[in-house]
Amino acid sequence: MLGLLLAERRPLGAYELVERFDWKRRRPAPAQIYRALAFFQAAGLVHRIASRNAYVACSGPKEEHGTVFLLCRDCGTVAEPSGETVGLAVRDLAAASGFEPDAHSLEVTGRCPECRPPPAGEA
Amino acid sequence: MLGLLLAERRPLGAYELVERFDWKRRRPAPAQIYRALAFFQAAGLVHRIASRNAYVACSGPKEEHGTVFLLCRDCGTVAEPSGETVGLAVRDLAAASGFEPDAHSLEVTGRCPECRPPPAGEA
DNA sequence: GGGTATGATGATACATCATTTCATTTCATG
DNA sequence: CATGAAATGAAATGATGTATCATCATACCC
Repeated sequence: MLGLLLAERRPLGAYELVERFDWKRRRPAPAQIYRALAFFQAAGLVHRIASRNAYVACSGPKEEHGTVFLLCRDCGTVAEPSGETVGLAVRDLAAASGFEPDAHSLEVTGRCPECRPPPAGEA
Repeated sequence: MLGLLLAERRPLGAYELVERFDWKRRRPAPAQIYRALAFFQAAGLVHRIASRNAYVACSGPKEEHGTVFLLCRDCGTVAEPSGETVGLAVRDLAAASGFEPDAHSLEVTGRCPECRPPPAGEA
């Protein structure tokens, strides 16, 4: 149900979801939304973007305990790349310091390909 | 001034800082704390732990645009390891997807060496 | 079928985190 | 000393997240 709303390519705040959920003049209370989000997060279908207090649909529901997001500062879209490099880096770090990781979250801010300098002449 | 309070090894919420700052019966308003935090963050002396809405003193104020934290789920302490691996992984990811990064933040949750299973026989 | 325990759902209020706004102070300068 | 820019203090408000409790449905037992 919410999964549909989350097909937005950009993270939505919980209260934005409340507003968009205007079921026939009947809007849900925040708690409903948070319950739904918790459910989807548990199922690995939705992730929270901590730096923005917002939520996105997961692109490919894997059995991973780590997430990586590329957040565009201009258009606000979020991408979820798939490489393993970060997972490996985390394992290395952890091993080096004796830390036992169980989940990780990497948030990279910058500009997405769409928003990089216009296709005019630059080197 | 706040830097002293932040020598806590564990992230503190802004309102925790408000309370600890009980200067001779005179507690600062939240905005004061946030102003100070903003200042220290700009100076790279304090980082925000987004997943906890809390703040820590930076261990080694470098000129970096990336942070890595190891957050212990048991004792709540936070460590800030120094490797470059993560920075490299970010650059790779970014290059692969055409994204132009300007900052990143990695938060790893798990158990710190202190909190791992007691030193009894394991393997 | 009727009663009752259990868990989902809905709604209100509240707790927590952060910022806006505006008054007040400070202090350099004319 | 008057004046205005910038830092500081205080209050209110906004934004985000949770606890609590009522309601309702369903499953189970009698």
